[in-house]
Amino acid sequence: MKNSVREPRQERSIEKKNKIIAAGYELFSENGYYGTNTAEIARRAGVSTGIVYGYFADKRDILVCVLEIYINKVCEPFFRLLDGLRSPVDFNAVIPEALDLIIEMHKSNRNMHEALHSLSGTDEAVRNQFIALEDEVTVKIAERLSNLGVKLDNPMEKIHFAMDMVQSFSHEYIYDKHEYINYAAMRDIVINSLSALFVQPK
Amino acid sequence: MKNSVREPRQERSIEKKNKIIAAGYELFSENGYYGTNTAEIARRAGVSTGIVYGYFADKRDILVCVLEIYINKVCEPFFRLLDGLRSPVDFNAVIPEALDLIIEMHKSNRNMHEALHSLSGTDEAVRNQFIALEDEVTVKIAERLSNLGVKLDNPMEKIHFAMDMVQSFSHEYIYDKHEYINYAAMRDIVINSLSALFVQPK
Amino acid sequence: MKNSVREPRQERSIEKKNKIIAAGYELFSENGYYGTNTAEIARRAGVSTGIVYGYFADKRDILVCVLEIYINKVCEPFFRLLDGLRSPVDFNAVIPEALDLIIEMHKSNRNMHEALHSLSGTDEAVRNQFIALEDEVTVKIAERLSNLGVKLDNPMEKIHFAMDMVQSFSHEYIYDKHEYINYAAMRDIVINSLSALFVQPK
Amino acid sequence: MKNSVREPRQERSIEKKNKIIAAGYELFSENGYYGTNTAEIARRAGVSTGIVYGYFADKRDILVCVLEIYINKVCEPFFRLLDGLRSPVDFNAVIPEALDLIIEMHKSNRNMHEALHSLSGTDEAVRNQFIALEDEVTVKIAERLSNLGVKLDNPMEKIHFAMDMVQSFSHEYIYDKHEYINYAAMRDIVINSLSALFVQPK
DNA sequence: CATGAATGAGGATTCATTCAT
DNA sequence: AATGAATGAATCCTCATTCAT
Repeated sequence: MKNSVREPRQERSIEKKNKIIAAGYELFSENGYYGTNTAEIARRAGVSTGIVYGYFADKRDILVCVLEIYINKVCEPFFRLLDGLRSPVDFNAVIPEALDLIIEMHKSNRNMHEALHSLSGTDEAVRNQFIALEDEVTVKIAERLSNLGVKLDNPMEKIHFAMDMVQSFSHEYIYDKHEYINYAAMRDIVINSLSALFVQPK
Repeated sequence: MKNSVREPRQERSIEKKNKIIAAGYELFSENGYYGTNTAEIARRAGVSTGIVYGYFADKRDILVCVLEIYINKVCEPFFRLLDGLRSPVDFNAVIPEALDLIIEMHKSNRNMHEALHSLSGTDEAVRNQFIALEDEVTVKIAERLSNLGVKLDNPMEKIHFAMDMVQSFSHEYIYDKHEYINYAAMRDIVINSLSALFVQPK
Repeated sequence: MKNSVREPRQERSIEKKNKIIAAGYELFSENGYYGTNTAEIARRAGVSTGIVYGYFADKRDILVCVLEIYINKVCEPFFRLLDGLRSPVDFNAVIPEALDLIIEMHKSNRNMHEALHSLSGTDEAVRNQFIALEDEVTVKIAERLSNLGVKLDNPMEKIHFAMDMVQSFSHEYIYDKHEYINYAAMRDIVINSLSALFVQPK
Repeated sequence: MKNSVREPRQERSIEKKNKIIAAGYELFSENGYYGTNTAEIARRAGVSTGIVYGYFADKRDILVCVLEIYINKVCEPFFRLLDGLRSPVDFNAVIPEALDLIIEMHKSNRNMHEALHSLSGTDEAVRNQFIALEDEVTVKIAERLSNLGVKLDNPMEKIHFAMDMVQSFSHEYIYDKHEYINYAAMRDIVINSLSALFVQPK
């Protein structure tokens, strides 16, 4: 049996592990997974190459940890919004608010989101982490709405697809790739589509 | 001075180049860009490693060509559908048809789509190609609808966002990652959302 | 200035040093010298990696100490047998007894013997230790036989070669590598050869 | 499937493979397996590090090939001696001849023999190769003697043990480790022991 | 004395690219 | 135009050893 990865208990160690994660985050974001080497991560973190393998099993493990940390960080504001909802839910107010929140989240973690997506194509573990995140968010929203008395046909499907819409639009909005697109107008269209999913016509 | 990449004129050369592209397509799809090496591509194409560099500047160039070819191949059925539309457009019939068509397209090129997406995160050229494709499709749809007498507010935005929806759903449908999702029900939801974008309420 | 290796005087220290030697013995036996790392030795010994260098100059030094201890341990039964001999020596009884004893010794230290042999090829110090051991045993046997009144031509040469025979056979017997060999029959052959060396024909 | 190891057909390639094997032989002999690195082997062979992996699967594979080549080379003179035997076999002449031959063989491949022995302790493949060699030699001798009309009880056991004796003595003789040993006298003792195995007393 | 985190040189292996034939 | 052998820089990871606490 080989050395297992150190699970740091002491303050200084945790700090060091976090430094490596932060360095990994930055570099994976800047140059992608394959464009980053472990020596670079170590240097940026201000540690030796060896100690990186004291905290992480291998390079991929750094990525997985980076993702875990940043996914949580990124989702937290949205979960707080969910928790703040009171019955009856005013979708016309909440939807734009949620949309803007998520755009903001993506904006501030733009590159990481890319790296994540990029890796989930080839790495089983990363993909599973990504799927687990989606599941968690979907279930959380469904429960919350249910608790708030919102009755929907096919709630899981609607929520999931709504998330897809939001993701897509965030992406479009952030990268702002197409000059012929009026993103403000697009935002209204998205909000309408989302509303149509959740707001029952009288 | 560096030879520029050979632009093959002769039959045999073109055929060889196509073989390399086909091999590249297969292998990038199966193992991703970084999981594929040029020797493997050459072997699968039945050519020598050296000659690969007679047709392509470098490994990335193979990818770019692979994408070009396959993107066109993948879009062709959809463009044919567009061309077949006659006025007045029956969106209630066309939207499901188009949706299924695109799902089919993605399904049969599932891995390539992944590879493309994966690379577009880190590779400028790939990303630009991807954007150009989106532009082309968007413009084509907009022109076609306009010619068919369909009047829309913010057509570019709606079309673009519709494409996002379709992409998202195709993705969901093909990867079938979440067991709690009823994809048939989701499909109906998507069709409704799409219809709402294009069909004017009376 | 470099601290020389600590020569532990206190009980606890000696105990700790022995634990390290014991761990080293086990691990070198199981995985060989190059398949064992110092961290593993320390862990198995229940001490910190650092303190290993308080007791030993380096990894090789652990091996040397391991060998010293275990060589003595391994030879002790044979030396007792020697001490128990009484004049006149009944070689026909003693030779099989000694042979079986040595086989048993090798059997219970099989892997260590391998490690030792393995290292003696590349490590000067280990080789010298090995040679010194052979010398010691040879001389001891020669003296003992002389004291018991056994007169031999070329005693050193005979004793040494007898030891080689015994070693070879032990090796064969323990590893039991060749299915076509009847080791019981071989044992008789060995005993005959040994007897011929020491028993004078009338 | 990854590139398999190149099996060179062309003159130049075979020559290069042999150069690597020769370099490996030298370096493994000089510094042992773990004291030799692949870059060094490549340098001594006058090739690049990369091409080493074109001819060999990994470092261990170099060793295995080195052993194969040198074992054959080393055994060839002895096999020729065997082939030259004519009935009736004059063991009193043949045994010293064979002994001296084998000593010579070991002498000229002294270090390699060490490396081989050293590795056979920890490496399964090397050990198996070693065992296979012993089997081959034993069987060859047994067949030859049988064909020459030599009848022996337990021939396999005697032959095998005789080989052990010869090996042991060669070892002793070559390394000449013990100053108190008269190796000429020892040689006579060995020859006597061997004769006793094969020559039937009248 | 003791700890175990930290160091960083070293080493096996890969692979995009070149080049002699 | 074509081959495929050859290159060698680059990379991940290990581990003997040191050192701050």
